[in-house]
Amino acid sequence: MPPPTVVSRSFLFSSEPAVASKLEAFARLSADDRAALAEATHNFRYVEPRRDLISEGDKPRFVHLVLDGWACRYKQLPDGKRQIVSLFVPGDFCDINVYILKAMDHSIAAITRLKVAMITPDEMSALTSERPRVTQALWWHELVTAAVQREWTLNLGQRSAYERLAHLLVELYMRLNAVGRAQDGRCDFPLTQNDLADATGLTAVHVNRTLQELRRDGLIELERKQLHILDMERMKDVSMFNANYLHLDHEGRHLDANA
Amino acid sequence: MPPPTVVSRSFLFSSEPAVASKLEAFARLSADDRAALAEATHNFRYVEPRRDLISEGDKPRFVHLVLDGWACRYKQLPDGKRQIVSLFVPGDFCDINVYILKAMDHSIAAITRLKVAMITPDEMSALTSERPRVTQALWWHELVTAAVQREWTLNLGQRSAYERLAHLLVELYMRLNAVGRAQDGRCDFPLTQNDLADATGLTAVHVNRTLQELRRDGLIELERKQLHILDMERMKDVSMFNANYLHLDHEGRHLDANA
DNA sequence: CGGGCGAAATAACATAGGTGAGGGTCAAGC
DNA sequence: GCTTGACCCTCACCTATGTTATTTCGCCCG
Repeated sequence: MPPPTVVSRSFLFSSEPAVASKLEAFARLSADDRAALAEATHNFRYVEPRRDLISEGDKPRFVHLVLDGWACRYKQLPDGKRQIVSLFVPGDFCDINVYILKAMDHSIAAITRLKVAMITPDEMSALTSERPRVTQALWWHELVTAAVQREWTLNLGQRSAYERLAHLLVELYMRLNAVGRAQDGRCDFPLTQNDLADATGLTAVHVNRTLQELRRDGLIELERKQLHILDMERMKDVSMFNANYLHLDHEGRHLDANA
Repeated sequence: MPPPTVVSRSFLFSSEPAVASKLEAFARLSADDRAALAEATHNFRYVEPRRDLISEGDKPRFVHLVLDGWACRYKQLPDGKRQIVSLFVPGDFCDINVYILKAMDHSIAAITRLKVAMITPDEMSALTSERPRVTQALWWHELVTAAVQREWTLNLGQRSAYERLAHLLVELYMRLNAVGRAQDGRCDFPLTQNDLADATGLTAVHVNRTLQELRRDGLIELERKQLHILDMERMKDVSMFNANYLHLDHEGRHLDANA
């Protein structure tokens, strides 16, 4: 008998499949489960930065799954204002059932160069009909996505610019950590200050001011698309961050001690 | 053969079961489908205004379905600030799969006196395993709920107070109209200015100012918990309202011409 | 029918964050 | 080695919205 495959989680920016990694935050998956996921994930493409994967008005045909890189959902107003309503990092699905809708009510765009799986409705239902644990995990994923969206609503409605940015940075760090792409307070961070502005409902000027403040207060370093959270405890404090909405507390899941 | 049952939709504030009505915005349901829904909806209770149905930290045990009255989801920050992150009107489900989570990350409270069905996980899976159209419709419901949450994110992030309030009023009118509880620009509107403040991320004072402005501009009347939208077209215009996110355009659905 | 109370309305003043414009840096491409 | 274009950073000024406080309204209840 060959020794069991050990999947390492210990390297920063690991290239381990993020999907399985993310779903395992909720449920232990069997080798077969993982294989089925890998199978469904077979068909992928690359999207260049700032390009739409799918645009408002399009008929959705696939479930998308981010394999590598970052993407965002955004909505645009007739007066030109744009809001990034969510961010996708590796391991994130974009709406497990979208294809039952007639038309997209928002667009999804790549932020970095993006590797994204395209799963057909048929493949999805094959997956869910045969693999109950995966199905459960997918539901969990949807619930967490909804919870994140609610937290963003809270973030925009009630937190100051300073708190809001801090909160976003912590959230992204935690989500990356959960898929093995962040550690020791450090992670890739490809968002420009403009993106941050669109995500937080602030102006780029004010995002700049506020990042300076976070730096001055010794909370973060952020340059060259690298984020370093220097003091996680204080960051959580000032942003009133409560990780409960990420629902990561499952089945002996071990998180970065620093997270 | 008996004549087909005709369900009237034509009365304002009709007491027709809102559930079926809402789900039929997406799919035609058979008599059996409706019966199964009625069955699952059997077990209900009343909740007094301002009371929590379920609180942050609780283990969710039921799927809730609003049969009558209004409710809201809210999140509270340690500094006391409170954000209403969504509103429920008759026919709305509160998270079809919540019970797979360990703990609620937010609370749900009654706004008016509330009649709410409590559906057990078992009843849910009975429903979904036997009634594919209902299952589809429930998925659609979840997708719409997510879309509404995104629109709120956009609303808070990019619209001015004036636009934001106008948008919220139009949205609620449309949603009520879709379940037969609004017509000719009129509907019940039990939210206080404080509730509106918590939902829009504004202060009560500014909500008051802004409502005055909407009145002065001849767009709405609002008193005694009754809303009258006087000029729907202009309201949609000023709030940049695009109904696409409600995904109501299905299978010959007929909407209030005024909506 | 009068007291009490939640909600709505106003007012005077304060500030977080927006606006518009300009300059600096760095890497990519010719 | 120059141009171009993202991106980041700063400044001076402005305004939408927040704050605190007081008054008024409408309604329930004894």
